[in-house]
Amino acid sequence: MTSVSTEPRDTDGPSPATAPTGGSAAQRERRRRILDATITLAAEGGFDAVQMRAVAEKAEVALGTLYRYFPSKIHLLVSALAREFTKDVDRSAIRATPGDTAHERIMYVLNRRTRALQKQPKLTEALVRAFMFADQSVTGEIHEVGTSLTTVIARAMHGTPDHGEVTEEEAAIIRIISDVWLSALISWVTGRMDAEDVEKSIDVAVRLLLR
Amino acid sequence: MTSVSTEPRDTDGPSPATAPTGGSAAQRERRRRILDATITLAAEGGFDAVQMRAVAEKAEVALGTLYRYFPSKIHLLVSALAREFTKDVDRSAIRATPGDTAHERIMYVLNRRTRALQKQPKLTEALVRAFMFADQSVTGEIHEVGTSLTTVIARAMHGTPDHGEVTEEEAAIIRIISDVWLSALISWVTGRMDAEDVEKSIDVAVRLLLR
DNA sequence: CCCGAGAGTGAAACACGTTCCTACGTGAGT
DNA sequence: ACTCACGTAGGAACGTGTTTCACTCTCGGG
Repeated sequence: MTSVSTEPRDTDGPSPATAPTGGSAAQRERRRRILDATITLAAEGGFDAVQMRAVAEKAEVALGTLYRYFPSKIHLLVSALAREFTKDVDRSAIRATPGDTAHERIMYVLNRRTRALQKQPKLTEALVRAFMFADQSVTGEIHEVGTSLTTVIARAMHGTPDHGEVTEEEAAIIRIISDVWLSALISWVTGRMDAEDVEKSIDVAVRLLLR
Repeated sequence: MTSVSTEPRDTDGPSPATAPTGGSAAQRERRRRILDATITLAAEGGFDAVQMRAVAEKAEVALGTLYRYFPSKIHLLVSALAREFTKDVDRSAIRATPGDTAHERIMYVLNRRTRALQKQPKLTEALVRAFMFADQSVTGEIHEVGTSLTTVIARAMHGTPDHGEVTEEEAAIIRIISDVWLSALISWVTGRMDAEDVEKSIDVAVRLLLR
């Protein structure tokens, strides 16, 4: 794979991919079909199975069109990840997180999410790989994912759906927890940790950080 | 890029790559030339510049030979990373780490290493990318890198070149620090953090963990 | 000295991400 | 209804990681 070019193509206007909500109805529909196809293929066969020709075919768009919407495979996968992740966050906003302490609540949300990911190992492998391989040109999508995760953890920390102010220190703690979670996920995806290890390593991190 | 096959090829015996020290003198020499070429190309042009044909040519071996030594580009780069990393660890064993507190000593070694990496951004990009993209078949090389890093941090924590026993909790803390460092490096490599952010985020993590 | 096996060579072929080009269709403005 | 711009279809072509294959070289045992 070659790295994604750092600058966007300037041969035409902003690509539809940069604005998930813009464009005509037909364009939003195409975008949805493409992301659906991506998720399906990734869930079946992981990163390698998400082949651009296969995605295009399954989504019933031309290869050129796929590239107009998403400038690279990495963009495509990270966008898919962002969409799924954001969905989850929206769902989690509905009700307060169970648990009596910040520790319990954080573990609850992270474990729930971890288990959801582990139920679809191939999909997770594809998404984590893409996330890891992303370069500067994917900053936007990555930031979206990061923000989602931060929001979820902040909510869990405070135990309320609408997290108010987050202190400097809390933000730092959340970042570290995110880092540990990501590292653990990588280790799991690459077969260097099992599911139990992932939960345990996050538990230890949260315990050490929240004391 | 396609993922590395999960199982090793069983058409012949163990490849020379698995045993950096084994083989004939000529084989060790070839291996060295290959890794040198890899480092040179990576330092000049990053991940994309490490092209298997180019490595083979610069190392003066045939492409098939290169693949006999390293079954994929990822193995090649991670092996190169492991070699460089191990070198550093050996150097750091020579003398005690300066600093009055564990915090200071840990920051000293990590910052020193961080700055060394930042002096060769292309090389670091190539190595970190490979590390992130590695799958199960590279477990051995990755473990080598992880062990090196753990050793260095453990030494710094205790302030002595020969770190004695490491408690359960210390090991957990070291793992978390490694995770944060890796995350920060990824963010730096992908342009989402600058050099200062990297040091700061590690500093915060060490402070929160060692209190 | 000769042999056979394993290692190395060199080149072709294949797979998949990415780019590019040409023709087609469709919808907004006239 | 006409037309022009633009997005899309369809597919060829290119680059690079990876595989394969037929050949050659080297070297240790007879």
